[in-house]
Amino acid sequence: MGFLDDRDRHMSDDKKLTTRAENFSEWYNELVLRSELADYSPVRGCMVIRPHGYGIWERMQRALDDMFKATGHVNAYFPLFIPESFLSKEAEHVEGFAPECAVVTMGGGKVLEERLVVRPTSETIIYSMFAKWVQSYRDLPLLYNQWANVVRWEMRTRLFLRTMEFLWQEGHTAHTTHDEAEEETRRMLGVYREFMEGHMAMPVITGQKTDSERFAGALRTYSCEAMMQDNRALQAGTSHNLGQNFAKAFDLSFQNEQGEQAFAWNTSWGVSTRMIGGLVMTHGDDAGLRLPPRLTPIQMVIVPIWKTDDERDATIAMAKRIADELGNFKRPDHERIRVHVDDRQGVKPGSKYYHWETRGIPLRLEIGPRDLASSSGMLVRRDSREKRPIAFDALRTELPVILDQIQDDMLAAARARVEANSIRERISYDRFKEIMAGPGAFVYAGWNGDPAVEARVKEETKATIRCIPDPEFRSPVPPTTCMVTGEPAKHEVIWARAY
RNA sequence: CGGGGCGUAGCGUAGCCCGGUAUCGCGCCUGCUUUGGGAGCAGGAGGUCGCCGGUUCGAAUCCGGCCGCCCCGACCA
Repeated sequence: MGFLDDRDRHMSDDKKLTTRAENFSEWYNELVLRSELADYSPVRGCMVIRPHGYGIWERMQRALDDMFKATGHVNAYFPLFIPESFLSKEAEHVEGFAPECAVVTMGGGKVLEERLVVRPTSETIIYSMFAKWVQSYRDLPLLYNQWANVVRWEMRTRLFLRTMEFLWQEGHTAHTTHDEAEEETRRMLGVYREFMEGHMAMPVITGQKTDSERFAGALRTYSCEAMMQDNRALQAGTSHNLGQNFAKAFDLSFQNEQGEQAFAWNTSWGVSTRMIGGLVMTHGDDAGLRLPPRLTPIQMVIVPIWKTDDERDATIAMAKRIADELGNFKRPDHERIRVHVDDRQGVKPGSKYYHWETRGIPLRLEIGPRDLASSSGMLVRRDSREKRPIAFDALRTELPVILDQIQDDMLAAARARVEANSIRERISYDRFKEIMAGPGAFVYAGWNGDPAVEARVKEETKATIRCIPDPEFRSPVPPTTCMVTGEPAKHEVIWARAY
């Protein structure tokens, strides 16, 4: 393998990351391990999320949970185990999920009378409970969310992107009408987009999935699709209008204003720790991770520099004073900044720089004896590498501005990359094949609506229709013909190879 | 599950073809000197060579079987 031959040069120098250009997938794996986001576990296909990675997840949870609450949702928790019979109650659902379910057959040393499925998703058990709690239209809507782990028996796994167990949130709602459920489905898709762009600085395209990519048991599935730096698509979040399929399967019905019995309309929507993989592949560079200020567990690291013992004591003391002041949660009069002081002794400053750059910390403040004398430090941005002096007095007011600027710049840079690797002009199917075999892209093209065409393209190029994009993402001049068959186009769609 | 690759110290590896009790780098520990971009010197700890069996006076090395992991496919948030 060429890439490995190339790596041989670095065999004794494990300080260098494999570059993205050399081998993107190797770069990703190394980066996740080296930046201490996660590690492989003793169980095949499962991962350990380490504190740095879990810290990002906690910040994701906090932001999303606030958004869910702000849109009227409440949290609850449903069991990990689901009676096997529940899965079978919705035909399409069981067909979609049964092959990837882990099933408990024994408990307390005895064979179970009814086997228990470890949830791959919780529609069945949640709607069975909703059915108990809903009698009247006055009981609706139910707007629930749960933070949980789920298990899917995957053939091939990758850290964060596809593991057998993963952490996620799943929203489950019940409504009186189709339109209200549809509105909820779209609203939550919008919440996801807002989170991904606003917090992750990861631009996404929203749109509807084709039937072949629709959630098993849903009427319609919508998704947020992000483009990674290898030009492949990552489905970062989904929102489903489930129609009445589960309501009928679990007898989730109510009496409406007219006194008639009616089935409820459900939605479900979820995002997972997979987003952390998306974060890595959106912003990481050959030096390591780059984390957006809103999600990074540490926003600024202070590296004290000294020669003598006196200087060591003085710079560390100053560093800690600054960290305390900026990070003090008892001071509501200013925005709290998450600061870490790297006062490790016996580790040289340069080594500390690499350490924190690998881990993606957005800002570094260097404080040495010269800086102490001038009451200022050197501030370095991880995203742009820009370096400039800053007065200690100015930190409190300037840092929030700089952090916001970094957040904005990261989104803008990612947007520019996505646009640069999107193809909106009409291309031939032959050209399309070349692109998918080569650099890859998001290709906007006409599609005749035939699933057979979709299957054929997947077979021939491994590319799939990521979505039928929402209006704001469509091309100014819509395609009129199908890229593959030349027949009249039914939709403009986005083709790409996906994770 | 199909194809490819790999299992030797915490990590990365040499040795294997051609059998004689394991090499080097990183990391770790101790001491001294160091600290504005990955520190230096000295000393030290750490090994069922993936597992089981076979051949042999002797196996990391040869033979058979098994297990695990990674990569590429099929499947998928």
